[in-house]
Amino acid sequence: MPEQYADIIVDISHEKLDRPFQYRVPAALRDRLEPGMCVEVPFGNGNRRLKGYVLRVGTECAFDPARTKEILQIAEKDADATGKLVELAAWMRRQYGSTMIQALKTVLPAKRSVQKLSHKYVRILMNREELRSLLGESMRRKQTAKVRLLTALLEQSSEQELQPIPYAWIVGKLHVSASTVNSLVKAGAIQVLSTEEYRNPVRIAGGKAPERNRLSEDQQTIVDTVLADFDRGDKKCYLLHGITGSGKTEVYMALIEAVVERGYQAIVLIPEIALTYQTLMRFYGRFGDRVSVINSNLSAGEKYDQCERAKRGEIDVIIGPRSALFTPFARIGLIVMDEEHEGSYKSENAPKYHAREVAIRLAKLHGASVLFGSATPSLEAYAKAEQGEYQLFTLTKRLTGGTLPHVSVVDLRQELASGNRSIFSMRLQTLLADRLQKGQQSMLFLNRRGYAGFVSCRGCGYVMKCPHCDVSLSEHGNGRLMCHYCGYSAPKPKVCPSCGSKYILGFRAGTQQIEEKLRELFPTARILRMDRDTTRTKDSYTQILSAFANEEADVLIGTQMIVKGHDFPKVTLVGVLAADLSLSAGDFRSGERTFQLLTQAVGRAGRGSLPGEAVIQTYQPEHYAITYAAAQDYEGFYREELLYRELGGYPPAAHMLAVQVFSGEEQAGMQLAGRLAAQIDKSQVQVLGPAPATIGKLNDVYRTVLYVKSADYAKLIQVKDVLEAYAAAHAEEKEQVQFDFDPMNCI
DNA sequence: AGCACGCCGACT
DNA sequence: GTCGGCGTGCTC
Repeated sequence: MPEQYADIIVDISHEKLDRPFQYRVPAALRDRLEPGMCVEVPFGNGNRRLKGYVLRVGTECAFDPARTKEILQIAEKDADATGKLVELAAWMRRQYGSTMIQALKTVLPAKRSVQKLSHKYVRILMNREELRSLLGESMRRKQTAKVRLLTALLEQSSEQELQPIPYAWIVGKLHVSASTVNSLVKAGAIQVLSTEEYRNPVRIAGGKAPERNRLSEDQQTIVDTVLADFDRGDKKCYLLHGITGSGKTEVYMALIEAVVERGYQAIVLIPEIALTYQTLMRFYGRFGDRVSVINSNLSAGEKYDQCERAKRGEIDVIIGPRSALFTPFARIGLIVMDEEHEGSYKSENAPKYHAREVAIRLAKLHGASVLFGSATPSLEAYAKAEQGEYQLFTLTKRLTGGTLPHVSVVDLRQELASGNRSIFSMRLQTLLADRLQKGQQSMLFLNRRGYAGFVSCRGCGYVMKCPHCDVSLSEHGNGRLMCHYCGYSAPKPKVCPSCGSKYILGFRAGTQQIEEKLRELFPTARILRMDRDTTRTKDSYTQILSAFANEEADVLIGTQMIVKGHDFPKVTLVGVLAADLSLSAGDFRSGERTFQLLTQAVGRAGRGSLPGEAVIQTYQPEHYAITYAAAQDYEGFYREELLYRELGGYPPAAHMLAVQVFSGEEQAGMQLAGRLAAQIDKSQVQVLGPAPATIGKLNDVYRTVLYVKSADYAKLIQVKDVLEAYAAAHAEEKEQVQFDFDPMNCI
């Protein structure tokens, strides 16, 4: 029987040791060791006993086998935050497919060595006299390193205020090693300590009284129910389905406050884009400096600070995107996930986890409750609520008492037939003119997501679709149309198969063009545009939004960015210029995304006292995503969409696993994908492909994809395990295999 | 991070 | 010689 070896990470906290070490697996532990397990190993010359985590178990040994040591025993994972996070990482590795290192790197806070050292400071304990005598002695003994350090210390202490000296400065600039510093510590001259002060990413506009709106009866019922469960020790998952403006945030805050009062911590997840200054200030107003934020604008050092503060128990509430789940809290009581349906909760890098599932897992580890909230819940979440896995709450009234806007759907085919070739329908033009005349604001929303490649008929709006997959085909340079699910390919038709028109084109329109056309139509209107071009600089995003909020413009034109978060009470008209664009994105979630975007866009109108109105322009006015969005009927949409998912075997009716192969060579990648497909037991699951991914080549890396479907998630995990092992043994150096369970967009 | 090793000047 | 400070490099 061959010897077994395990890759073990001993101390993640130190950069020098942040790499695997190989140990022999003793006979007693043979085949019992799993990645993520905690073990005790002898380390270093003195063979000190250290705790380490198993990354991988195998039979080969890259290190000199004669010099490997043996694992001592399996150890208990620490019950602290780090121990739980490692356990979470092990679960994520298995659930989503990745190496243990990748999983640990996602879960454990990045320890930036430079930043870390700057937290350690040296304080002088002796007065100048004592220091000088010590310096004299060192000079006599020609202890040059000590002389350098003591001279610097004397200089420091001569200054007015006694500033602590950064440890990094001593080691770096002064060329004094740790052993020298330690000897001075032993002599009682100095003390090494870490700062208590941390960078706070947002300054609190001090002394504001905590704002606390009275909860409505509906809100209070939800809070009471959740708290009653919590106090009974019944930690559950809840889904709060509340229409736009129904006061979900108030519910979150009341619950967080109650949980914090009971001595627990809370995590609030928000989609990155929705983290507005307004939302933040509401949390600061309520929780003061016991709340902290993580977002992508924070430097590595600031992120590290937040983790340290969390570990020390200095904060109770953290707000941030999906990675905020990994805040090292010791006692999590509640995890809130706002805008639960948002795609940004799914990670793009291995392990490609969904924060919704990880939140539930983490809550289990801590014994915490989970609250999902959305105006348009994902099908996954709503289905779970229907099955009773989550408890469902609904909020159907707007807090302001305002009503939902009146929505009209405009058929762009008819507009074209009646001679209107403009981007704006007659109805939208009339309403825009009316709002401009009344001095009210309007928003124009261009749904651009996934427009690339989708091919439709200008005459009738017919979209070219795959005969096998019911997803739209996309155009390739060679004049062929292709399905990225199954690999079906056909030449681009000369005439529309539906109406015979010759105008078959990819749809293209940018926000810039819309702005130009609007200026032609309404030369006096004050127009703001928000898209990737106008939001290049760091705070141009906020600038544009606040300019619009201050009524410095009449119309705001934008992409998805403008439909999230912000409240503009003076907006009474919302126009969606081409609702179809996201419908034809070419994957099974396009209907859902369209419904969500339209519902949110429409919900922007009439949030103040004035009633709102919305216009949806489309080539497919009869499409259920559009009709249900216009009717603001979530339930109706859910029922119909679920039917399609059941028919196609898509989540949540079934589960699917995308196996992505990355390779430097097109042929090699396709061949590996083929061999992977051959490994799968097709009596257990359904296999589609392999086919080139939507983006078939990126940075000179070819991407091939394989879809595996099954109603049973566990079967997909089995497939993943088989393929993972196969890839580890057979894939070439430059080839990479990644797994994506229940993918958000099929790339 | 901790620890040993080896270099080098100082001193019984 | 040998003692002790000090930098360097390794840890499976």
